[in-house]
Order: sequence, then structure tokens, then C-alpha cells
Amino acid sequence: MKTEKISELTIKRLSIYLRCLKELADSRVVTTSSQTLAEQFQLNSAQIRKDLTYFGQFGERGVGYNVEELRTHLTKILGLETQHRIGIVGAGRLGMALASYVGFDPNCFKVVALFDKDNSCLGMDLRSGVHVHHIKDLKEIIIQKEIVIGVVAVPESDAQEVVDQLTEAGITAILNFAPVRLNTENGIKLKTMDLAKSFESLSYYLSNEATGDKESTVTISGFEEK
Amino acid sequence: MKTEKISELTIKRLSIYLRCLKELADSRVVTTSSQTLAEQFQLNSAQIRKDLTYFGQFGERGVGYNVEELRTHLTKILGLETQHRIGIVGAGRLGMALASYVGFDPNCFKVVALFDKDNSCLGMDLRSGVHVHHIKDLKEIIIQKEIVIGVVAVPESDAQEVVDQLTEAGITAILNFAPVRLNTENGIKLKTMDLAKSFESLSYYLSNEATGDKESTVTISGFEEK
DNA sequence: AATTGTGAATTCCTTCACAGCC
DNA sequence: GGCTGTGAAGGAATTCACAATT
Repeated sequence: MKTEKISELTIKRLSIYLRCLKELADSRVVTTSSQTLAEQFQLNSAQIRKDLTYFGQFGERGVGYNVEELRTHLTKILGLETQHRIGIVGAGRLGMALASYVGFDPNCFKVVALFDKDNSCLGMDLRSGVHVHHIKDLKEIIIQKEIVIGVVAVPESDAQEVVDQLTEAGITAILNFAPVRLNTENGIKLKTMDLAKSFESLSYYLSNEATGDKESTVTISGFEEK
Repeated sequence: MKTEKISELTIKRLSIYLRCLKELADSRVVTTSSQTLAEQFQLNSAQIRKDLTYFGQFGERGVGYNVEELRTHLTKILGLETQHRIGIVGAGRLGMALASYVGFDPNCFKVVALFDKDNSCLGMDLRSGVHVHHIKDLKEIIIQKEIVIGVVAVPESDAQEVVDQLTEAGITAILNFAPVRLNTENGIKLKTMDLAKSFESLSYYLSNEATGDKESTVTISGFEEK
């Protein structure tokens, strides 16, 4: 691996490549090339090669990449060989929805606890099978259940406090759904999924689509804040 | 307004600026400057000025910007003076959670319908007060209820079909929560909020935080796909 | 012949720095 | 003096194009 700093955009594309490789593997494709991948999945072949070489030389000149081998490499690079345990703070509809979210591979991620400050929702959530704990037990449960990712699914007004509590409990990776800028200590990776911002961007498009703007598809991703 | 094409990043920042101005207005601040804004909200003053001047000259040299005035301008630029009506396809937990999401201003966005292919959840959703329609009535209800934004909250396997149906019904702005790349016709703005990708990026961070990576905070946003 | 890996070129975005105006 | 608006500089990300390799 090179020492160069690797951009968030590259990481996000590795996720995409991994998804593409999964699809190819399911179709029993053994070998592929950056060229073929790019055509099939509307990517840029040079970018694929450049992204990959930040982490090693996985291809063979004249041949291409072995699908399973590259898949293994990417899985390892993204840290997806071991399962990450997730705790969700906020047992409202959003928190509950996330707890029963089936979009990700259970080998990689698993929601193991919900937290809320409201006593009325404590106990077992029947649909997801996840226990709802009181927020006062946050640190204890995080340690006990070996939670490494915290999700903030509380209203805007409580979000900063929750981030502080998660940090205090030793969590270093946080996904936030509250539409606010949150302050974090050094060494904490905070990602914010900002629904309001996304809708506002769609609104801008709607107001301007008639006036000649021909831009089209966009995927939510990340840019550096700090 | 200039003819130059305006980047998605600029639009996203306008949302941020608008949020900051709201906060200032609430604190009865009448005038501000790019410098002050930048310090208060950890932005770059030159960027604020540059972003704004794509759309007009809203400031006064030597003085700064009038908070209310700039707020009005940004609201207009982002198309937020009129309410946008939202239809959510998929009445599972995620769809329901989004229907009762309170993170955005009801003056700007309102969820007016849910759709599902499963008959068992048709009828009124009590908590959000939104009616769940059968997907077969999608086009009819979209026209009748003047829906302009479609949200895809169905499993991966159904997402492309839903996008096609929304397009057929005349929807041009779509927010997708399924972790797949979807094909769209020209003139359709599709944004994807990819949970799986975000978690994978956190996973990468967790695997690499020990090895000297000191990067920290990130906000989910958008990069061009097409 | 085909395809990788990678410097060089290009494009896009951010930041600097200052002329122009209040 | 203070602050905007903006051309120029700098930096980052993408794409090109080709030498190296099988």
C-alpha cells in the first residue's frame, strides 16, 4: 500500500467496485478487466485502475483481474471480513426502520442495540428482534456488546449530546441522520446523511429544470469537512 | 444569474448557508459578512462569496449581507418558496419512517402519499396521517395530488421498476434509498442515499484508524454520476 | 494482442489576494 | 477601514495516453 493519503471518493468507489464484482461472481464470471467493468457499470477504466493501485497491484497485464481474488482484496481493504456491531440511538420510527434495515450484508454489519431516553419504548422491538435500552446505559452496553459504530437517529436538538456520549463511550465511527453540523473530537469519523439537504437539492433542480439545465443523475456520497 | 454551469457542491452549500442564516435570523442578527459566517460556521469566506455571486450580487461592499434579504434570495434560488409534494413508494418501515420524518420544513416539503404493492398495508397510516395507495394507482394519484418528488423506499430488487413507473408518471426528481445504481432517462434527477456505502466507508475508517490516518469528519453529499 | 499501472494533461474546485466600492 | 466580488493561483480529482508486461 502507498503512503499517499486516500480520498473519501476512492473509498466510496471501492464499495461500488465490490458491488459490481459481487454481481459478476454471481454470474460465474471468473476474469474481468477495467475496460469491461467500466462499460458494464458505467465507470471510467483508468479510474478503476488508479483506485486499485493505491492499495496494491491486483491485476495481470494482458489478462485483467480475477473476480474472486479482487473481491477478496476489496473486502479486506474495506474491513468487511469481520462483522461490525452497530448501536442506534433514538428508537423512533427512523431508528426502528434502520434496525430492521435489510440492505446490508449481515456478515458485515449487525444492529445489536437500540437506545432511547424515553422509558415508554424500552424492551424488545418485536420486528427487528433488537433490545431497546435506556440511554443512561449507553456506555455499559456499548462495551458489553462490543459496539463499534454508533448511529444518531434522534432529533436535531439532541444530536450533539448523543455524539458526545458516544464519544465518551469510546465509539469512533458515527453515522448521523440529524440535519445539523456536529462537532467531534479528533479521531472520530462522523458521517452525516442529510435528508433535508438532499430534498433541497432536488427542489433546486425542479425550479431550474425548465431553464436548460441538462444535468441528470447524482449519487449521495461524501466531501471533506475537516 | 450567470450562464456558467453551477456545481452540485455549490447547491449543497447554499442549503448550508440557508440553515446558518435561519439560525442568525432567530438570534435577531440583521447583518452579517462572509467573514463572520465563515468563522461562526467553519466555512471559507471566499467560497461563500463565490457561491453567492453565481446567482447575483447580494452584498454591499464595506457592509456585508442583510440576513433576511439573503435568506429570501437563497430560499428563492433553491425553489423553496413553494411547497413540494412528495410521494413515497414502499410502505415498509423505512417508507413509514420517512412519511413521519419531521426534519424538514412543512412549508417546503410535504409527504402526501405512500404507495405499496402489498394490499395488506393499504389505507391510512395513523401516525403520519398519510394514505397508503396501491402502486397500480401511482400515476393517477401523482397527477391528482400534484406530487413532484418521488422517494424510492423499496428493496433493491424492485427499485428500477419503481423508478421506471415514476418516470412514466411524469416525476422528474427522485430520491432513492435502495443500494443500487439505477438507470434513468434524460431529464430525470435521481439522488441515491446509499446506507450500505456509508457504513462501508465507516468500516474502512475503523480498519485504518490505528494506522495513522488522522482524517476526521465528513458530510454525505453528492458527486456527479452522469 | 491485450491489459495493467502510471506519469502527464486536463478539468474541476477551492483558496488567495486585491481592485473596487461603500 | 471594511467588505464584496472576482481574476489569478493553487490544489485535488479525473482522464488521457502510453510504456511495461504477460
